[in-house]
Amino acid sequence: MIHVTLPDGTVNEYAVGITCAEVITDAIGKKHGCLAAKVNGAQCDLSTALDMNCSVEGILSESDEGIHILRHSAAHLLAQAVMELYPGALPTIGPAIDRGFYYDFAMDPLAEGDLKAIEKKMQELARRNFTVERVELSEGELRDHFAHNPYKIEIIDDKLEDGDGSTIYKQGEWYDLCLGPHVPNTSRLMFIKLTSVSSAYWRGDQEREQLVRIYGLVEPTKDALKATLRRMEEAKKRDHRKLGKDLQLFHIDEDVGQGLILWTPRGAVIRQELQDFISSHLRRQGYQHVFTPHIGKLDLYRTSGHFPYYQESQYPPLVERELMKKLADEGCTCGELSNLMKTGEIDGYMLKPMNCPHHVKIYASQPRSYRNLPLRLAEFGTVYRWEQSGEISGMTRVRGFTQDDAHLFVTENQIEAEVLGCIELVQIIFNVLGMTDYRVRVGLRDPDSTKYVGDPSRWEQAEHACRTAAESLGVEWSEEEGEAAFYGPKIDFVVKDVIGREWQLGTVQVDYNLPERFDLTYKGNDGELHRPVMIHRAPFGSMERFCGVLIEHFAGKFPTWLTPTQCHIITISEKHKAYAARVADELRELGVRVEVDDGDDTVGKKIRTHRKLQPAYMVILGDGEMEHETVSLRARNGDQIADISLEQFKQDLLTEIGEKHSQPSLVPATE
RNA sequence: GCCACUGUGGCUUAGUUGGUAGAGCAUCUGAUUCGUAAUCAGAAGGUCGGGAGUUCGAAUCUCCCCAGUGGCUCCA
Repeated sequence: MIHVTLPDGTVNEYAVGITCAEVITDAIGKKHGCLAAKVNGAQCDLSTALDMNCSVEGILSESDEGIHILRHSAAHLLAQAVMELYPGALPTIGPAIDRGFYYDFAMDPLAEGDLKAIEKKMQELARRNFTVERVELSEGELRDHFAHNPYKIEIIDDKLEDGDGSTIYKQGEWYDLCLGPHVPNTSRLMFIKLTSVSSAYWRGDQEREQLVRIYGLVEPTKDALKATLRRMEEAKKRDHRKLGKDLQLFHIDEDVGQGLILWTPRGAVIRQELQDFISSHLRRQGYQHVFTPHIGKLDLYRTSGHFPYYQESQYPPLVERELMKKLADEGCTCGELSNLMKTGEIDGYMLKPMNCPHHVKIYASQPRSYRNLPLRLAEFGTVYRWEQSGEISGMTRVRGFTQDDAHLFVTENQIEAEVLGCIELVQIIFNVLGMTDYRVRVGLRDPDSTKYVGDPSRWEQAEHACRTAAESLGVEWSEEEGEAAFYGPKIDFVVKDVIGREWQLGTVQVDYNLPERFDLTYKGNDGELHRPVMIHRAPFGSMERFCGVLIEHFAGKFPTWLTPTQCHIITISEKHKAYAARVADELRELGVRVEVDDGDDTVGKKIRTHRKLQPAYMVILGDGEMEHETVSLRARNGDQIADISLEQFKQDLLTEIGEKHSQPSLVPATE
């Protein structure tokens, strides 16, 4: 007999060999709804037999672990369905992911339209209610089972120690190499939806085979699936690419170029407000603004190491006119030109991929003493990178972008305080914008690798500084070994867009490399020359990406201080034109962004029109308002307040803008 | 860059088996002067993403580009 401890603490006695399913049924009844179980905290199938004293706990489909198992099992079902419909396909891997599951197949490309048939087949297989069975096999047996599938064999080669066996999961005729656990039978997988088909490289390696990847969703109930699909529809509506167009925030023109953002007047307001806001905090923190040009000599980037090592991600260099002409006359080919540049035989200019070399040169432009440090140079610097065409997307992945960049030149023992300062800035701004849903990655070195510059004890110190800083934020953060840049550890801020894709925004990076490459020095209090350390930091990454994320964060409903037009004045009839002009003037005098509609549409029509641009307030002016020098306000949600005095409104509005309230709040909510 | 899909006036879109484009909104012109999500009437606006080809004839079929969408790799 064995003793089994249940989650509520009770201990039951059972015969050896009893399964998890039986234990759970015994404890809470037949309709327990569990998908799998945990024995001593480790996940396993419901069919797992128990042979010693242990604790047992059921995993419900509603839990994070449960939904993960459901997704993983749905991936198997997908593979089973694809194999029935396309017998020549080879299944490779099919994991659960954050938002569902996918499975990669080596097969002829599928079209989106093929998904319906596969989905139908999956539902049919689910209904047939196959038992999902775990089978342990020896290495030899595994190799026999998957002899026809080189991908599975590769996994066996990589993941298994010589001589070790592993498990497969069978449902009907179909089986897959897998550790599990899985749902007990396929009837749990009725509520699925295949969402897209795309391609992926085997093991994410561009050099290797291209596979067909099918993405899908699964939920435990029909309602949950419906709700998820509805949520996805809702999310689409706040996509910054759609809102950017509706709200006239930015424009991308194919005649200008892929991934090049044109900030239209309304979007430019948002960017300018953000930059002003950031700048005010930079001044407070002792930063100094600088301006540097968009290009620099190739040699500069040879010294910094950007050229030719990152050549793939840069625009090709610009060559001086005379030189270009001479080379062309000599019959020089593009390939030869490129080689001459690489070897340094000829010079040219590069569109800057980063701001640091220019800032380094400002540092080096005069002798520095320890008394000058930390030197903090800030610039909203526009940089250009050659992103792969398939990667470019809206404002979040572009080829020209403006970083809220700064470089701090510090002494060794100033690192920690300065990194903390950078973090503080991020925190302030995220708080004001109400962005709480971000995570922090601390990239540390891989102690076994030799690719890093700088000596280990200094790394130790810098990594400690990064950890301390991340800790101080009070949000989710993770240490990621091997994710440091070769030149120093870093802290990255990551947010999700409405589709659930993660984007890196800000970054703080400690750098021992550039000061070395540019031979930067400062004179210490010992009279000797010392090497400063650099900190690169762009708390928001780029204005483009940050605004893109922000549009989605606010769903286009920006707080009053940020929204492109704060008040839209709407007249009831022609009689009120003059009063409208006066109100508009008085507000503009205070720096408020105002738009006036005194046209001859009906009031309803005007409201409908202006609603689309999401001003903080619509100011309605008619007889009553004109007579009493008041205004009536309409909020975005349709709530209204009538006849508040113009003076009062001006005052309240200025307070709301000045204090950067999170949302317009001058119209009290009517239930 | 690779795979799949998409591309019709500023926006949203109709266009059946190939017979040289329809609509709504926006715009402009009149009329209307109106109290909180579309007042009425009229006009103008498209080489159907670009180029080449098949055909008597192409928005519709073929090929090549360009751009967008969803992914793969990297990154702000």
